[in-house]
Amino acid sequence: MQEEIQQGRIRIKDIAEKAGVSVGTVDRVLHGRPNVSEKSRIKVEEVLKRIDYQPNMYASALASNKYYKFFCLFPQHKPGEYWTEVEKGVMRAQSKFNDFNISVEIFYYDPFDSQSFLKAAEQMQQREFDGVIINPTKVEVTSQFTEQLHEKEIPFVFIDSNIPELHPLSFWAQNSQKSGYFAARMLKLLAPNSEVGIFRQVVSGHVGSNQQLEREEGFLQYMKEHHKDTIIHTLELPAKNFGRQFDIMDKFFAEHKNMHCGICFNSKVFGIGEYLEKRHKKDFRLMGYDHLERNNECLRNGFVDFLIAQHPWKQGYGSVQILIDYLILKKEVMRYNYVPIELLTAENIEFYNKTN
Amino acid sequence: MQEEIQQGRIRIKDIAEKAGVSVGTVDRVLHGRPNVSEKSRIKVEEVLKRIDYQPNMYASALASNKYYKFFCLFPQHKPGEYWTEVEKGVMRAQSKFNDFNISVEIFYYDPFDSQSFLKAAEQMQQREFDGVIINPTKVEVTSQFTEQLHEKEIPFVFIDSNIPELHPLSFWAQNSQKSGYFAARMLKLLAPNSEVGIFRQVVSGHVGSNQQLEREEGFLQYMKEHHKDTIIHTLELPAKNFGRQFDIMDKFFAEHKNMHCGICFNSKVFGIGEYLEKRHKKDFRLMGYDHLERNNECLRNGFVDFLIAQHPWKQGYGSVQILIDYLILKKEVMRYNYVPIELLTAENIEFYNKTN
DNA sequence: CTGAAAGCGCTTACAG
DNA sequence: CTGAAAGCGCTTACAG
Repeated sequence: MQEEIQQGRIRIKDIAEKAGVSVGTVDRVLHGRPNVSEKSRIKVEEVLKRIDYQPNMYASALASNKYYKFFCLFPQHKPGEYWTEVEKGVMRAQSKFNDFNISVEIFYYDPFDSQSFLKAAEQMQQREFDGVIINPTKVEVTSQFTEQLHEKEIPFVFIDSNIPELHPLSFWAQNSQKSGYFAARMLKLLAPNSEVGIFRQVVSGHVGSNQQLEREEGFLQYMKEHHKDTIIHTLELPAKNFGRQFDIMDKFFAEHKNMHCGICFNSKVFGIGEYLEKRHKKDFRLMGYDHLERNNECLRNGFVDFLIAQHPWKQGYGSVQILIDYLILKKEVMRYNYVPIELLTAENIEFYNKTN
Repeated sequence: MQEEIQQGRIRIKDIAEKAGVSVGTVDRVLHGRPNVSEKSRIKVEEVLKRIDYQPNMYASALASNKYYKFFCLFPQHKPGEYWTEVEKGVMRAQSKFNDFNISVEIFYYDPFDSQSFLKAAEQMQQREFDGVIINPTKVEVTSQFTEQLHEKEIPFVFIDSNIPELHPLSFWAQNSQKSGYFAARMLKLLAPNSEVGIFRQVVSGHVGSNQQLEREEGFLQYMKEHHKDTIIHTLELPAKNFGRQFDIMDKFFAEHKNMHCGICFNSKVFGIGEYLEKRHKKDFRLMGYDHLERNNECLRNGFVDFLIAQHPWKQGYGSVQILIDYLILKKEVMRYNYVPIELLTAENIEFYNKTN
């Protein structure tokens, strides 16, 4: 087909004709720009009321000929780790929306050094930018940056976790508490009568991330509600060499002979899985988080039973999209964006859509 | 920021200058149109080799001023049933890509009357269209339509299930066999030592859809591989009044006292769940398919334990996107698009993303 | 306050 | 075979 018909689509020109004004005036009314007489405004608004005008956003972007710069502030990480996928999502969005003349630049901070976050924020502020995607660190630290952003009226999106009281434009994350709750249900199915081990990743003595804490909280709540009598043991493992201290783990397992299942509330579960494999320990049901190559390998080998995915790619892509919708397309944006709590097993993992 | 900088973006005009020809000639080379001298072609190609030209597809769509019509051929259904979500995805894509001047129109066939499929196909062929999204019925029937499409070189996408030998441009579906396999693993977790009931939906004596058959096949394969001794009972229930024949079900349950779990390989599991609720039968673990309001209700009440989702919205949206990518954006399209095999439980269902 | 004109990057008749 | 010109729907100086 592909005819030259305008298929009933309404253009600014049509509105202008109906209202008896020029396209310039219609444009001014449409965008609330100044210099329109009351009379003209009313004429145009009358027409707009009668018709369903859908602006052609691409024509608009083309004509306005603007250039948008987005910054990201993410934790430092090694290739192949969780944040790699977030970045892939961000970069995909950049190229997908390339025709809107956007570009994205990523800054990093050291998650174990709060000064580092502010230093990176400082650097960003030397430059001009139109929006930011932030993985928040502690509230007190994060707020110092976000307050400045609010002052400058630069929108920001939180990613991976949320701090509602800092009023981001929006956020993309998983509900950690509910995720832990769900995890508990699943672990109970795997090993209904067993004592439970929790493998914590700690940095200088305490759990580093809010996510880990909240997931554990949800997990314990499920146990309290449904399995009060389940005995739970906790092992704290330092972040460095996580899962490599076989002696500590040997001791932990030796001390708890009735513990046949466990969970690790972060993406490093492969550390435990690989330990189990080395020890040929097949009588232990293990759960963890995130679709990472080393985790998937454990899943396929049967040394991890379930993983919970949290769609990092989608979080990255979605965050860029939020900024575009808000700044360029002037659309309402969703303030809360939760990714699904998705169970991955050896049987379904091949169909997990990383990129959606 | 929003400067007027052209941020290094290469335009046709730039290529034309570098090659010493006009933009018209560059356009001809870029699209393999006729009327370019060997000499000009080479000059342009030289330039193209050196640079990474990314055409602005929106400018292109705007200028070409074409109109595309897509048809869908879906089974008839009632509001709120599975296909409603597919349609929502399709309609969302239509409005999202409105600026490309596309429109979508849905035709229906009666899935229990194969003549009906061809009649609808006939109707479509009276009109002009640029692409089709088809939910295939039996091969012999579907092929009659798709052969004509191949002749006319009109691309078509299969949705919900695939028939590879008819060579669709692409398809969107869940892998039914693997999905059944996964379901078996999950059902075994719910009730490790129980006999199993399969609730089939039959139309005049046999299972209507390929999907049901393939899921059951995958399910049985898992049982064969991992739980040879599990006893399986099958109950055939007519499609009309599915799950309403309480007497038949009473008899089935009475006959199999050791059957404490079961599965229904289609979206009508609420029929069984609601029966269990009426009978206050809490000692039966039930699984089924699809995120439908009545199924979700059963899940929340505990009369269905697990649902498997198959992202109908995404299938609909994705199918339209495939046609756009192929016809308008001239991109490579994925030939195989499997949706994830996603487990829904009372604990995670609120985060299931219908629209992604 | 208003409209005509130029331009965004691309495509498409059209004249030569 | 080639280039200049007009146009897609919109925005933005600019002249009045």
